[in-house]
Amino acid sequence: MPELPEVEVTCQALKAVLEGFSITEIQLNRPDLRYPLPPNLENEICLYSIQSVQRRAKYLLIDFEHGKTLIWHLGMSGRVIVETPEIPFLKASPHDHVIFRTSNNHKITYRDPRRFGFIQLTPTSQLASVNPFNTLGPEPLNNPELNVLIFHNRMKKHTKPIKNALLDQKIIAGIGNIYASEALWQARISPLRAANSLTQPESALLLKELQDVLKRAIAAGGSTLRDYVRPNGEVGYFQYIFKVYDRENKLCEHCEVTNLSKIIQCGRATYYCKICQK
DNA sequence: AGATGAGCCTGAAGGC
DNA sequence: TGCCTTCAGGCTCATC
Repeated sequence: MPELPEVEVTCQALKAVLEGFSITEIQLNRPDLRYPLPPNLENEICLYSIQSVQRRAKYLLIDFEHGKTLIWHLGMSGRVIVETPEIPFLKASPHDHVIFRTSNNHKITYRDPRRFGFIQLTPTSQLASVNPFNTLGPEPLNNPELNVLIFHNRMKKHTKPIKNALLDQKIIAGIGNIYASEALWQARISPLRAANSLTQPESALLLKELQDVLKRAIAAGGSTLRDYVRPNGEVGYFQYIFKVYDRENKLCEHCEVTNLSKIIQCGRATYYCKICQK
């Protein structure tokens, strides 16, 4: 799925067409995604002005004027497609589960073949206290409350491998399987080391490379593997500059002598260079 | 505290 | 061509 960069790209596109406008109509093509859709969703949110569209970790948050927030997670295969009235381009699919129409005549389609995504509604005032927002770690980007010392101290509390710690949304939010491998390779740190073995300079480097890879991925429109496309229907381009992800047995571009390895950590594929990642 | 496996689903890719 | 198996960007739960 969509990791942080893909959700961020989706968020920016939704922001442009939703903020200051409202949803006028919702077409629900099934009663549930991963969880049941909120009851009376149309009555709950239609015609109320949308104050903001934000991203927290891998969640989209849509705040309405009457104090409700729509929580939207894209799961593994979810994608959001925004169509302008002038240029409809989307060919309908049986996996188009929810379709929103907006007061500025846009059509927003939620397509999710695997249906691991979900949509929930909560009072905005309670958002910070509901699962998972009450336990989420800090945002890695544009977050004045995150610095090297805080990141280092959070990693220091865990004996599990660094790769698993990066995927743990309670330690740091938004990192998924692709960008965890990419950032560790950039920082030349082994995914197998215990999180609490990082020195402070290593933590500083890892945080810098995490932020770098996330920013570059956002700028590239995210990564398109199987399902994700940008809301305008274009694919993202970051997959063309993966340095380690899905590159088993390809040459490491750091040392230029070793082929990259693939191992399984906690049931997830990790790609890394055995030689230059220490 | 951490690891592992199962489960939620479908579709793509690879092997035969 | 077609059938079968494996694997996939996330997250949660139970169990060890």
